[in-house]
Formats: sequence, structure tokens, C-alpha cells
Amino acid sequence: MMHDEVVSRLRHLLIEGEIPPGARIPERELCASLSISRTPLREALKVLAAEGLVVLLPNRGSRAAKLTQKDVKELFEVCEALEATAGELACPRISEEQLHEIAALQANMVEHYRARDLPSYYRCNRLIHESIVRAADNAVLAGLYESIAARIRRARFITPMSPEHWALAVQEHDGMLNALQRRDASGLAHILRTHLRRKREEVVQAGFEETSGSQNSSADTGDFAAS
Amino acid sequence: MMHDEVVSRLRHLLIEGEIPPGARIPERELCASLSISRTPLREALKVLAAEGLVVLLPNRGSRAAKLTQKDVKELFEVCEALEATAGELACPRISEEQLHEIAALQANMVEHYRARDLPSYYRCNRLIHESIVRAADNAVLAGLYESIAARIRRARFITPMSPEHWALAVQEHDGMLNALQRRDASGLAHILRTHLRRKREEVVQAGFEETSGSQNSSADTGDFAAS
DNA sequence: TCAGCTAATTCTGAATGCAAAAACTGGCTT
DNA sequence: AAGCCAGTTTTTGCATTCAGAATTAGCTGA
Repeated sequence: MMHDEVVSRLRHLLIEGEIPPGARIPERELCASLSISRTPLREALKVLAAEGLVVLLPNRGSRAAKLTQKDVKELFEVCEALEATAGELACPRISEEQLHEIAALQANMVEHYRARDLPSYYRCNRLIHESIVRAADNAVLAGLYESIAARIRRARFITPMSPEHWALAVQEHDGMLNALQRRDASGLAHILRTHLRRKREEVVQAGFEETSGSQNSSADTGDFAAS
Repeated sequence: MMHDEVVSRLRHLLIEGEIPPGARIPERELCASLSISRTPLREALKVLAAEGLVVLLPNRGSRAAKLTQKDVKELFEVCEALEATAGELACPRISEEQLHEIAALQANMVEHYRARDLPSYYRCNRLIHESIVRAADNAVLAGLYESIAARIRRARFITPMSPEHWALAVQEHDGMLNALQRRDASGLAHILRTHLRRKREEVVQAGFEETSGSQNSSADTGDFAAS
């Protein structure tokens, strides 16, 4: 098992909530379940700690980072900036092919919306946003977006997605595609901003976790047990 | 020596150009010079690779990441977005105390400008930008800014800073402070954008390195020798 | 002399071992 | 019975060790 694969695998466990926020990360068990020794696992944990998905407590092991309300707010603020920038850069840079690809994804997404198939809808939605970011042709931006979006996705399982918001989101996506086709950079940026601000409201409304930003409150979650 | 300290120390070596871009990173020598074993050093290298300062070549060691023209362009595009966002967020959030602090730094910086003391000027300049970011009260944003600004700073030693640009930069800083005091969010964002765009032009003008984004061209730089 | 091949060396990546720190357990005191 | 302390176990962090890959050096034969 390659180093990058260990990181990816572990990142997946954290993002998908299989290791829930705040849970202790037991090195020995993960070593066994990934069949690697502690050295590469610990390297991966340090990387994920730098990414903000893991908190390392000196001499006291590591925990999956919690997601406080403030964290989510901050992540959305940054995500908004990154996506708006991506939108602005993408307008002059996007190729016809990429545009068609996004249009196809959009059509696909609307299908899933009509079928009320939330998981498929989310997948398309995510692919569209990623496509816009990719069209901005900026690897640094894409990397940061990837990381921030992943951290936001951890809060996904708390949000229920109301019917009104869903309808609105689909509408906004139409607006996005339209702005892209018209190469309306500031228009697209604006739509992306409001789109994200709305989603943020939705997530914050759900009001999960407590307000405290402490990662040390150890008295709440049990250990994560590797499968 | 603590883990975080190893990372900081190594990061410093890379940012200050003591390990020049493209140079091979000799594990053994660094281990000796930091008096640690390979395990913590390799952990630090993985973290720095995730930050984009180091490139890991499987089974062929690690190198300080190069800074191509495209890299610089991308970094500035992102930095622009982050700083503009910080400015917008800082305006409604900044405290009187923080404002006075920035005003003091600004006065200090102008002093250094008059004395044509470039290193001191740079230090103040950096502190001002960091203060604005801090005033935005967003830890995620601050973290990304820190990382991106550090990577940009690696290109510093190539740029000569012309007298006209310098004068203009000082003027723009006056504008920033003014906008902050007036709590003019979009005004501040605009100034920050043009300020950075100008600096970017300046750096790109200097036209270092080749255009190729390849990190693998091993035939150009010798090894870095630890002091 | 020099290209090509093979052996030795060096270096990388990962497992194991070891000392120190933390967590847990059981017994003792009040 | 509750709290506290000493001894034990577990866990953490790092050094060391080991296998495998890459690079280098040396040798052979044109």
C-alpha cells in the first residue's frame, strides 16, 4: 500500500464520517485494518492534521477534528471566495468542450432532481462545481478547493435539504450555466456566492454540535473501532 | 525537538531559499543537522509535500518544489482572492485596537520606506497584510493565507522592487488603511486586488525559471548541503 | 577507448524495538 | 463508600533495523 493511498483511504474514512468528528483514532487497529505498520500510518495522520481533518494531541494520540459551528462558518466563507474566484477565472478560460460537459452534468442533475434522487443529485452537483473549478485552470486553487470542500462535506450528514432550498438550488445552477455560457464572469461569481451563502445558512440552521471550538473535550465520544 | 518545530524549521529553510527550489533534499544530512532520526524528518517532509513546498519522487527522494512562472501566477491569483476576502470580512469585524495597530505599522513602514530600508519595509508590509487577515477573524482563511503567502515569498529574492513600484505600493497601503478606517469593505477589497495584481506583474516581469511545470527535470540543480 | 553488463554501494520506504509518557487498576486511607 | 496513590499496562514518539529499489562503480569485450 502506497503512502498516498493510505492518506486517501484515511481521508475518506474521515470525510464520509466513518470516523466521526471527535472520535479517537486508534493507531493499532487502523494499522491492522489497513495492514500496514505504524510508521506510514503516522505519516498519513500528520498530513491529515495539516489538512485540518485530524487533531494531534501531543503524547495523547490523535482525534478526528470536530466541526463546530464556527468551523463551518469559516469553511463556507473561504469556499465562497474560492468558488467565486474559480467562476471568474473560468469564464474567460473555459473551453467549449468543458462547457458542454457541464451542460450535460446539469441536465443529468435536473433528472435526478425530478426523480428526487438525493445521492445522485449530490454527485452531479459536486461534479459541476468541480468542473467549474477545473475550468479555472489553476492547480493551486483547485487543491485548496478540494480540501475545503471535503471538510465541508463532513457536515453533509446533518443537513436535511428542504424542498424549497432544493428547488432554489436547481434554479441557481441554471443561472450558473447561463452565466458561464455568456462568459459573464462577475455574474457567475455573484450566483456562486449567493448559492453558497444559502447553503451555508441551511447547514448552520441545522445547528449541530455546540458552539465551543475546543477539540479537547474528551469526555463525549468513544473510540472509533476499525471494521 | 518537537514535530511541529521540525516542520517549521524545514519550512523556514525552504521559504528563505536556504534550500533553493529544485534542490535535492538529503535526508541524512538534515537528520544530522537537526539531530533527529529519519522518522520524524520524513513525517515533516510529507507534511511539507502536502503544503506544496516539497515534491516527493517515489523511491527517488524529495526535492524542494520548483517555482515556475505558472506556479507564481496561480499563487497570486489565489492570494488575491484570499486577501480581498480577508479585507471584506475585516471591515465589519476589525476592532479599534487592531485598527490602531495597523495604523502604527503603516507609519512605521513609511519610515522604513523613507529610509529606503527594504528588509524592514518588507517586514512591516508583511505584518500589515497579516494583521488584516487576522482581523477577518477566520482561522481557516488565515491558515490558507499563511501557506500561500509563504510559497509566494520564495520568489521574493528574484524581484528587485523598482522605485516607482515601491512608491506606488506605499500609496496603495495608505489607501488600504483609509478604506479600513472608513469600513469600506468593497473599496478595501478592490485596493488589495490591484495591489497584488501589481506585485504579481512585477514578479512575473522578473521572469525567472522556465515555463515548463515539470518537477522531474533532475539535470539542473545540485544537491542542497546542510550547514 | 568506450559501450554494455554486472556487482557493490547508497538510498528509500517500512517494520520493529525501545524509552518515556499517559491511562488504567487495585489497594489503601479516611 | 469515596477519594487518592502506587504499580502495572497500554500507548506514544522516536531510533534503529531490514528489505528492496536506484544509483554508482567496476569489469568485460569489442
